[in-house]
Amino acid sequence: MGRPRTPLLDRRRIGAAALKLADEQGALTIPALAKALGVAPSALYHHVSGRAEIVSLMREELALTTGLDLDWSGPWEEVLRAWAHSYRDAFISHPGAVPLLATAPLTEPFMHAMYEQLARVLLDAGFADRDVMAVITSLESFLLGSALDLVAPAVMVSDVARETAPHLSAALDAIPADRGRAEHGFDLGLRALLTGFKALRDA
Amino acid sequence: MGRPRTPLLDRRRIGAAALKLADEQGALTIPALAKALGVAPSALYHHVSGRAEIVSLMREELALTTGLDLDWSGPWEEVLRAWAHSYRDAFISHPGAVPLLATAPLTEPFMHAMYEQLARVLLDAGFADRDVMAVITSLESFLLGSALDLVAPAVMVSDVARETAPHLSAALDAIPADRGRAEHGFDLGLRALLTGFKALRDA
DNA sequence: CGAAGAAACCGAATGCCATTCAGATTCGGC
DNA sequence: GCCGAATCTGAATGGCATTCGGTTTCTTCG
Repeated sequence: MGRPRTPLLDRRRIGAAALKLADEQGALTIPALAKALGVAPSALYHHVSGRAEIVSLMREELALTTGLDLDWSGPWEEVLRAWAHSYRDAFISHPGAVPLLATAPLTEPFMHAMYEQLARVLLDAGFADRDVMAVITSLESFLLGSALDLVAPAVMVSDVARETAPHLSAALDAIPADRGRAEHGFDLGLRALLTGFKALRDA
Repeated sequence: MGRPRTPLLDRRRIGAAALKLADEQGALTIPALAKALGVAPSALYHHVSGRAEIVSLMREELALTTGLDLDWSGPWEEVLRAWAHSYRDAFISHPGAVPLLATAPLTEPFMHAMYEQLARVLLDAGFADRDVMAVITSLESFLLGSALDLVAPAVMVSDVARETAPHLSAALDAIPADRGRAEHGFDLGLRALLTGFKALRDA
């Protein structure tokens, strides 16, 4: 015991381990995280102020390890579409962590660079100043909600009383049972949003 | 002690008290809920299986006490708009409970009647069978995400370095500081979605 | 070179929370 | 009128986040 010759922890390793743990276990506890890092729970508090800050580190880690390769040039629809997909891919890569990440949203400073790029693209594309944040916010809301939907148990045909809900049953019968459902909903919603944004700008 | 002459608890009262508590305190604990109900914590377990079921009861209570007066006739855009607003109003009425309600989504059976109405309206409006669930799901994702955005701390102009984020600063300057921001984003996003759905149907 | 203080860890302790269980009392059916 | 089921209390149990004192090692500065 005592101070180790070489440090066992730093904020980056804590964030990465927390993300991995939440992803695999679907939950994040300090004892489990400490164990995964080969360390006593109390050691973590020399690097972070508490659990909330660990979640923030997870979000940072997620931002650092995904979507670094976005191309911010090109037509605004393509930029927004690419951003949305990379955003969503990041959540898909860590489904167990989604409930944790989604509930205390993305106001960390390191998100500002991303918002700046989006704002620039939209302003260049001719959107009114007062609409830019609304476009970004509503798109982000859709992304956040889609991420939650991703990890939610789907409405199952078998759960629905066919005679009391004939239209719902028909709609459910018409889509693939398990996989592409969320995918289709996401693509369709994203396309609809972008189409609507365009109409808004031209009005 | 012993069995009371008249029952102190039932599932309805538990759900209502839990919703009120989470709303006021921003958190839900069994001891606090029991205290609000004038009862020992262990008494709750004779009516519900655990904390998760209490959250489910909260959702049910929310569904029962709001949005009963929806008019499912009329043009599909109006129906969807009215549904979206009532859905969102319900969340606005209970901001403290949003994180709790949003993370374990809405697959309870009592939601089926609502989905059935939506499915009927969309099918009648000429949407393809295979698109109906996608429309409902993506709209609901947007609603869920907007609810979370509602209770999230907003990006503040003051937090943004103006020289490194000029476009973002301009966009933030162009909207009201605190209040109508989420409102504007919601209205704009909803309009965009509906416009996009219409374009999709006609294609 | 040496000492003081800061940094990094461990182990024990605290207080809160969700959940369970045995015990007491009352209700409802037969 | 009796017996089982229902309803509540109070006392556990085990887990979690967090704090604190103690120990060792690193670093800085005289």
